[in-house]
Amino acid sequence: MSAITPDETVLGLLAAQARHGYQLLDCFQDPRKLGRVWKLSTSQLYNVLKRLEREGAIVGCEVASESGPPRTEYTLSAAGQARLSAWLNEPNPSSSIRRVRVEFLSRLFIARALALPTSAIVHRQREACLRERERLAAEHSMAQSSIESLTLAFVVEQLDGVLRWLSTCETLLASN
Amino acid sequence: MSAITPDETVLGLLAAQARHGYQLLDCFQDPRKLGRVWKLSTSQLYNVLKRLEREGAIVGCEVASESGPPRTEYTLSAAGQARLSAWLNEPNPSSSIRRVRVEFLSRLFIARALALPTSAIVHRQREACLRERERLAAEHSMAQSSIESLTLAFVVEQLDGVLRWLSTCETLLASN
DNA sequence: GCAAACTATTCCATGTTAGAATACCGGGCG
DNA sequence: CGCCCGGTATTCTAACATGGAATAGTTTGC
Repeated sequence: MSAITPDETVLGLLAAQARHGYQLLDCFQDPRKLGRVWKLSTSQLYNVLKRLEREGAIVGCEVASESGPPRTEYTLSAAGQARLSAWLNEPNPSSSIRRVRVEFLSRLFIARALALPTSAIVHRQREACLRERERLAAEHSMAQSSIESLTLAFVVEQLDGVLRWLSTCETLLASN
Repeated sequence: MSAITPDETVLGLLAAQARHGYQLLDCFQDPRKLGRVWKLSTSQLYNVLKRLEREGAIVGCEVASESGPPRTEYTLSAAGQARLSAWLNEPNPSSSIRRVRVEFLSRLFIARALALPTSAIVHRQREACLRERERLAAEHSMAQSSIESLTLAFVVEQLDGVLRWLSTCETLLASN
């Protein structure tokens, strides 16, 4: 699991409610939902569904619709449930800037959609970012060229921003 | 030119000095050079060279080596020169976080390698980031859901970090 | 009853990617 | 002298991602 894919996020959406591709696509395009977080094309989303089904995390079932063409409605399997909760409880989330922006926000969104507590998720993310910040600050102090130094300073600065932002997350989620 | 590729950076390296693929690869892997900025595999780099040659920006010339297999040494064409300087003087550089981290740092590295002034480059990047920050802050104030609001707050926070970091860039480059 | 718009999914050509495979050379070693 | 090894330099391959067009069914407006 190296690349950054919406797979687990799809599992989360399906855990909240069985859906078909087109509905999921809407979640990923509506800016009030995940549209600001992910930017998925049609084929990408249907690719994810195909992959998840192949891996046995979800089960598709062709259903006739009263209004429109037939659709394939997907449901979580037990394996999918397990994978989803492993993802939500990830002890050491990635602290790459992009991943925080995408994965962490997705986790938060899914946890809230499932009415699960979010404080542990935020806390683990904060810890991971703090560790990474320290690691990079140490590397920064040993940089051997100005470009290396500037690059590391950039990432440290970004992580400081993330940490500050995580604080506002905590505040907002506490006052809910 | 939508995706984020090292094409222009390669042009810059070749402008400083004619090189073959393996040497370029070294620049992109040595952490004291561009190794912290880009993470390129062999085939990626050779793909870039093939593309640039197909587009007429560079010219390859097979050379026998005294120590090792023959190599293809690349030189900038006039078109390549033009493209490079358009890239260096880009009036409205992207302010996506990832692009700043990668493209802007590459511009800086190349400008310094070519002994060109850097202050205009930094200034244009700062202006672009400021504009984008204001645009996103305005969108943030109109967010219609908590996830949308958090996402926009994240990016605004990151851009604030970028702006602070650009200041330290200016200081460091001035004291040179 | 026909066109247009919406719902839903698949297909296709192109490009990207990691990593294996190839190939060439000089030097050390038995 | 023959051979293998490690560094140099590039190409190949198979798998996967991507955007956008194509398909196809259904309702709605006129």
